[in-house]
Amino acid sequence: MPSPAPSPRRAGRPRSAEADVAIMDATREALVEVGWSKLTVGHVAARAGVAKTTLYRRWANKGELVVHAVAALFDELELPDCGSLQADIESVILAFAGLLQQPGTNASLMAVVAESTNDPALREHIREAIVQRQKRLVLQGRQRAQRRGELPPDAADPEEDARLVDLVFDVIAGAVVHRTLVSAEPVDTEWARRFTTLILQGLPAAASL
Amino acid sequence: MPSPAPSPRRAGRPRSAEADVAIMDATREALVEVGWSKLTVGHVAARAGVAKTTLYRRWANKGELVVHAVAALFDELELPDCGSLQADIESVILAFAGLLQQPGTNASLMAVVAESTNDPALREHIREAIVQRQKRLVLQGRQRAQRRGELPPDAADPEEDARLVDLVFDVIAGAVVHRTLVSAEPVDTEWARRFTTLILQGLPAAASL
DNA sequence: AAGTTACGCTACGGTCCGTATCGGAAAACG
DNA sequence: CGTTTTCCGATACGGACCGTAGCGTAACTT
Repeated sequence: MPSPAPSPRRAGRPRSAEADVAIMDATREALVEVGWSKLTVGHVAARAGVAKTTLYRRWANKGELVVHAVAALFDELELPDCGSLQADIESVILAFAGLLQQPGTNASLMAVVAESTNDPALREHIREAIVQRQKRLVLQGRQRAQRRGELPPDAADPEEDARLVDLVFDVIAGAVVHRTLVSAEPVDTEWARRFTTLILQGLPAAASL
Repeated sequence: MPSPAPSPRRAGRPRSAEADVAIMDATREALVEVGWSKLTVGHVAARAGVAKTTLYRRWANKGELVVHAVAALFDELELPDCGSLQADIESVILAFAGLLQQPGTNASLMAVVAESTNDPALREHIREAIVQRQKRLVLQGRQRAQRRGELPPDAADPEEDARLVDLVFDVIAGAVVHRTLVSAEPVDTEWARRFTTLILQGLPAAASL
């Protein structure tokens, strides 16, 4: 996903692939160092060793640039089979939190989401590039749990089914993000364990832990 | 909470209370109309019928200004006694979601949070003005549920207790925010019911709903 | 070789931020 | 009442940044 490719094969000088990666790297580095609000396109271009105009040929504005740079980070998430649904969930919670706790990621994600609240196109882009892609983790974990008999099989109505998956995704991702970015408290193993218990057995069980 | 008051009682002309409310109102109106990223301090001042310098005497920058304007919105949240813990939670979920779905609120909240990720002072301010204040809702609902026998009494260890309250707060607030702002799906009564079931009885119960 | 496209560079208009400065107005103080 | 202190509106300003335009040059296609 380098940039809005002009066309598979056209005449003339092609876009520099080196410039693509240099810009992405520079964007991520700059996000870590100065954060979104103080990140300037000129600064990124200079750090990438590239003219500002080269950058604007690829992305229309600061927002687009950062979305592309951030989205790729989330594809690293994996869901190893830990043997039980409880362990699987705890593991993905910690992995996700680890990603968010990297200094640049959280700022970028929030900034991009904030930007999207008044930009429908950007919002749709986020949905495709981040949200929709990461639901694979929920589906995968659920499939395993069903094989183990920890969860009932899929409901007859596929829409009903999708609603449940969406709910679980929003609950897990939302709680981790909220704790990390809003409450600004760490996501440690104890929190993950308690949260997972809440999800699987409900509040009373989590209360008497 | 008008502005960083200079001091309880000092000599000289006091700050204009009218200017305070005019600025806050103008800020909220502007947020609804143009969103965070296109909101300018000059515009707000003009709309409030106030000099830009008057505004800068109260708030150091755009971020501070918006935080104060947004924080007040969350104080409207109440927790009516609906007779059961399930009903209480559903009601607060819907109320919170209703707040977030107002056009300006979501953009503002996200923007402010994004800003805070690289500004410790602002982050602390958010913690005090929004996060900490709204935990009263969790405490209140819990107290009622304990009286009804729906939840066990407070744990012996008060820190243990606080961790549970924090968890519940992050889960509820986080899921609602995530669904509204990231997934961009509506929070309707059915979602609230299912989510509440998940919280109270765990995932298997919510799956077979 | 001709044509097309990307590149770096430089320059620019425009917008906004946040500060400084000023005369005047409003309240507290003696 | 006058003095002092502080706030107010107005205006001007330096500085930063955005996003675009124009140019000569480099790279690639046909």
